Amino acid sequence: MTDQPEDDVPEQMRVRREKRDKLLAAGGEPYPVGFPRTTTLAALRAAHPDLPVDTFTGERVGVTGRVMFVRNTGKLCFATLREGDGTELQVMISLDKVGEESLAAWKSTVDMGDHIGVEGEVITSRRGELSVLADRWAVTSKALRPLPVAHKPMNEESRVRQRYLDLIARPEARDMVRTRSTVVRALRGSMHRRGFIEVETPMLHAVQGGAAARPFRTHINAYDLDLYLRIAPELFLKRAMVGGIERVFEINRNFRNEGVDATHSPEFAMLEAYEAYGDYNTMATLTRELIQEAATAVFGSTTVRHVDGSEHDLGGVWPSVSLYESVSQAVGEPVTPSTAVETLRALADKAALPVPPDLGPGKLVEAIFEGLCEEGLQVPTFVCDFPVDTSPLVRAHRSDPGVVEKWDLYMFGVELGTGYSELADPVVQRERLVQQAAAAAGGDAEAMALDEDFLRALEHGMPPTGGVGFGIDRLLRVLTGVRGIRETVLFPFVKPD
RNA sequence: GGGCCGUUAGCUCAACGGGCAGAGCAGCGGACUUUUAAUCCGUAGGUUCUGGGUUCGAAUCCCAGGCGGCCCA
Repeated sequence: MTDQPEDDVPEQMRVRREKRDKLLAAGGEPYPVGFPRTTTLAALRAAHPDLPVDTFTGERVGVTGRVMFVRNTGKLCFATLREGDGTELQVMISLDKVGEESLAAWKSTVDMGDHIGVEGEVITSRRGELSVLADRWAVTSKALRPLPVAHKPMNEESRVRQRYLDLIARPEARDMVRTRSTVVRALRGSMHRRGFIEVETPMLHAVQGGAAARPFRTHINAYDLDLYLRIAPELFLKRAMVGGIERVFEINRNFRNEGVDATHSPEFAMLEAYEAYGDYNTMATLTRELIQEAATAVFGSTTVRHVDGSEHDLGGVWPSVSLYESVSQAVGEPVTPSTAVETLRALADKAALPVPPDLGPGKLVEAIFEGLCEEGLQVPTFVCDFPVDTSPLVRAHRSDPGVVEKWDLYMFGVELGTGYSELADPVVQRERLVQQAAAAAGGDAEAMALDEDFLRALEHGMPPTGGVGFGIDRLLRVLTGVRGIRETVLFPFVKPD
């Protein structure tokens, strides 16, 4: 694609290369070091909101932008420039201002997609369009490839593979970049205001742990040792808790070597936080406030506006429901942590839920929940108190036997995050990880390994701790209502051609 | 992992049962000093995703593969 022979490129690229050559031959520069820009298109528009038709302001400016639209007539040419924030402004090149040679050069070298700079007077056209009437113009970056058609959406694959074109073509794509930045900035601000310290923990892990997921494998040459890309930062953040960083958080990438679809990305950004003397109730409040503050940063209030035009108020306190009660209601009979695995399997079969044959009771209950209850959770809802055997890092419930103090947050049918009262007892933690290691040895690729260094840290005493983690990409998805997770990621992983 | 659908000009898409591969935009040449998806006249542009096969003849039918989407697991 990059090294096609000169005579084998499509006509439009050949023509544009010839125009580049022409600029050079005429002593010009197709890629100059800069241009004397005196203002931005946005500032210019703001300064002249409603000039009357055919006004000559006398104000001289230098403006720059990408050519999005060209209308050349015999002696007067129009072009619409666009700068990075999407603001557009018209420039006009007229024979009596720039002369015959410059006008001819404009027509024969400037294409849609080029970056140009224009110096001239701020005027309005006879149609009332705010414009810069050029005394001088220059190409500031010659585009060697044509832009896609502005009025037809590119197909989804091209939009992801060539996001730079998507950003040029679709305002929604540009907005998403800014919305994401606003959300991440709001999350950081909210955490800092509450006294949390941001840290960065390792991406390269020698031991798999912190979540139930298949890892990516890699290798360090210096030690000739196989490593994993992290699936979660949890075990390192807890080490930080042991060390006395009592309010700690990290916003960073996790990598999970699993299916890729509209809701799952192999690398995804996550906020994870731990608070000493917090528990899963305080972390639920924190999570709700973080999301409400992020929504307010984007939309000005807790009312979020989706791309389909619908509005949803995320304000106020969010409901909590019990996992076992939700499942009991859905299947029409009581289900508890002591319900036999055979009964659970029968219930799953009755509901026509296809489940793998070797699931334990905890995973069965969660599978029934995901099959029957998950989609109904449109309003933000904390689903509380999970089975022990699927939550090896969570402490037992303070009063209900058989469950742990864990919630999953659901919103618009999406599982957004999870919060725990963290397991601090190193003896129980060792038992749980030994069970995990046994499951791993038995073929469970998602099971955690026994992390001796983590257990050693716990044995030095971690304070009572609440923890939370939620996906940034998914949060963007529920805030904006876009279809897939790839829409929220600037450059999502795509399979090479 | 399985099923279905898609893949054609720079972009978005046509091409009825196997018979010369087209349009719009973009491009090129020309006209036009007030255009806003400008208009008008003229014109060029193809490894029909790749590799096999069937056929006098394949974008089209068959087989294998690539990439993508949707559904299921």
